[in-house]
Amino acid sequence: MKISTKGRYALRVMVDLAINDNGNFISLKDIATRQEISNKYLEQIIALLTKAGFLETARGNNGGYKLAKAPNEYIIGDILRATEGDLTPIFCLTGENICSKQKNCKTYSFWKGLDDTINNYINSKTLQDLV
Amino acid sequence: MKISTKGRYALRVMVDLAINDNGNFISLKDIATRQEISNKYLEQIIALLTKAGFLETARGNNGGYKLAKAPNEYIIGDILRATEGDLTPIFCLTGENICSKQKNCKTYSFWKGLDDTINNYINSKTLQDLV
DNA sequence: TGCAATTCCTACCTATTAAGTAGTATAATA
DNA sequence: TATTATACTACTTAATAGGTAGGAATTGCA
Repeated sequence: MKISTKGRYALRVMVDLAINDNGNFISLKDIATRQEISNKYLEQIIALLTKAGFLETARGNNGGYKLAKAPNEYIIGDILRATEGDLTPIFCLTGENICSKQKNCKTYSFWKGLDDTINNYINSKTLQDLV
Repeated sequence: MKISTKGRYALRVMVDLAINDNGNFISLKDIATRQEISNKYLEQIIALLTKAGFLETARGNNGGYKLAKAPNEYIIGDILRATEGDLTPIFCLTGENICSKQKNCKTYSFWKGLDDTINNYINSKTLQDLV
């Protein structure tokens, strides 16, 4: 039950962009250097953040990335879900793959409670809380 | 960020033993049949529970397993830790592999908070709550 | 206009882990 | 001593994590 590098790095990238924001675009290379993450791997992670609409991007010379919104408008849960994918600790909570035994499953409500607990926490924090 | 089958099955086994407890030993085969888990795989999971001291066992004919304590004495967190291993969502929280950047890591306290939230939940429930 | 700096896109690779099988030794009991 | 069970150790297979690699498209600037 671990958060993968994608979610962890993504959070660090968002914090980095928040802290180093000076209005200009920041190149991936700069972020990668500061955060000690491989350029090529970071590309993939930042692509997820871009696709989620979290970043403004500029291609070409002097291009790069910057936050599309103010830090307090980013919910950490959203950042993690966009990069980690689904965060539920148990497959049967995802809606898909509904288990045939769910009706009389003695453990279901425990897992549901865990999922709720996790979501309450990660949805209660914003990027602003980290910077 | 998923709980593996080991933790999930282990919890189901413990619930099964609690519900079907009649004072006698219950064979692994019976549990496996009821829970629709392969005998051989269940052996490994039950071995973890046994090693953790959660079960009384009897070998040989009419042997099997039963709970060593009353259901309300089993903390779910303990059952999961014994079978899943470490439950912390981030490696740097485990104590080992301490990250060189930890001192000025902006994300550390967020992850620590998540870990605490999860532990508070799973340590607040006992097996009794599920049966 | 052409070069350098940059993002964007897709495919590929490798080590680890999850999940499960298999076989055999050991023990108890009827 | 045959049967029914747990205990132990090694092996197998498929999926996933965590990257690499190469090149196309875009933009600014000398």
